Amino acid sequence: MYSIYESTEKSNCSVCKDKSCAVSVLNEKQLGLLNNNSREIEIKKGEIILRSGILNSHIIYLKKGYVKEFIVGLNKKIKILQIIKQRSYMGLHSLFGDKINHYSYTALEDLKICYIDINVFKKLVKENGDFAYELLVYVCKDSLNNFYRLINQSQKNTNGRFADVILYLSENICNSQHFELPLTRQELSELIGISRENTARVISKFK
Amino acid sequence: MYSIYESTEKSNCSVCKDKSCAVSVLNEKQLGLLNNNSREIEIKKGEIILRSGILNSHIIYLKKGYVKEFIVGLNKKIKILQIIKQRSYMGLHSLFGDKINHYSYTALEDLKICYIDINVFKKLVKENGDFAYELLVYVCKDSLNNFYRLINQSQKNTNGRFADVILYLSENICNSQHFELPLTRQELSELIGISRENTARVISKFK
DNA sequence: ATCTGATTGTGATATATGACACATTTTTTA
DNA sequence: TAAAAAATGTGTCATATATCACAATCAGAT
Repeated sequence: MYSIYESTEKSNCSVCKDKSCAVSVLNEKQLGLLNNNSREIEIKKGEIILRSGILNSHIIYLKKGYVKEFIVGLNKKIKILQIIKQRSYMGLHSLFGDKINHYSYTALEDLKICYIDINVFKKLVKENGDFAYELLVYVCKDSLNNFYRLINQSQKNTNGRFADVILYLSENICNSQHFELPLTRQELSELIGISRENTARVISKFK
Repeated sequence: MYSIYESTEKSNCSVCKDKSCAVSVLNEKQLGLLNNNSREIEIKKGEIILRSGILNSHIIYLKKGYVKEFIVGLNKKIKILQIIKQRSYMGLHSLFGDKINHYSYTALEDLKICYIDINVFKKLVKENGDFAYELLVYVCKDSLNNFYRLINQSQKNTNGRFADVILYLSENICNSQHFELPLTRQELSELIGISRENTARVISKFK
């Protein structure tokens, strides 16, 4: 009767090498609570992890891989807000800021993620100020970074925006000058905020 | 020898009618600590309250009045991120997300504000999880709202953006269908993200 | 009250960029 | 391997909007 659970590789938060900064400040008892209320899952490239508009039920921690955070705007036009890399949370802003989730998340490659029950997460915030502090740091950094990029986009032309995104991917996401991200030209244009055709033109110009 | 302190009207956080949601969950001892490390000040219309780029030393709580949050971008082009109304914090994102302050704040009218020492603020976060939780809610709501507006702006044309901003001011800031904000056309255009001339054109068209 | 400077409105113009159409290349499927 | 589908590149064109120039209006100071 335990076969279902045994078939899933049960992770252990206490010994996890990929803990977030916030989870690192939890004590053993709190880690145990987290462990009993989270589950590690593997996701295939292209799968939607979390959809905007649904009620918040779980917070998702990205243990390994790249994810795109996006919204579907007017005329079903997609705007990619950011590329999320390993050791990041998905849906934190929505968890604390609203009842429903605001952004959608899709796997850019095969992933390892952890689903965490939101009530346990909130309980930990309220009983451990250091944990809450680290989360505050996390969401504020996330906000500042994304705002910075969005505002830059609103003030630059095609070339500048393209260059900014390349720099962003190189320095903030891949941490390498030579990188390869599983992004189509279409997705790149949705991240830059220009048309697909113009993305192609800028690329051929830069080469 | 107490004349300096006596000359300033010393506020009392415990009995303050304009407490933030976060401060409302502090206990008497914590309110006392806050009280001893904050100071209420009056600001005249047009004054700069806080400048981007400087080291964070105080968090500022807006007790009364309207403030514009902005950054000076490329070619000294100003982008107004949002209009801040009473019972809001200034610089929270920067406090937790970085060492330096990211946005500038100017009084749109005569204000009452409270300067709060950042170390005391951080201490309260760490020792009171409920306080931290309320701050998380605050910064996340702020992020979601501002992102929503910025992304909308990036996907709409002049008319739509103008209409959005009018709605935003009416519903979110003034909470009234007939409102008058001390915003110049120039500032309105910096909030909408279009040129001053086009703002004038849209206004005459709508009338 | 009058002058001066700031703010605002309006017309003409240049241009960056989206949109369309279609060619080419790459990837997936059978 | 061939065929189909998806992704990408390129040329042309329409248009929304920034910019400039200047007129008109408003506000503050003397």
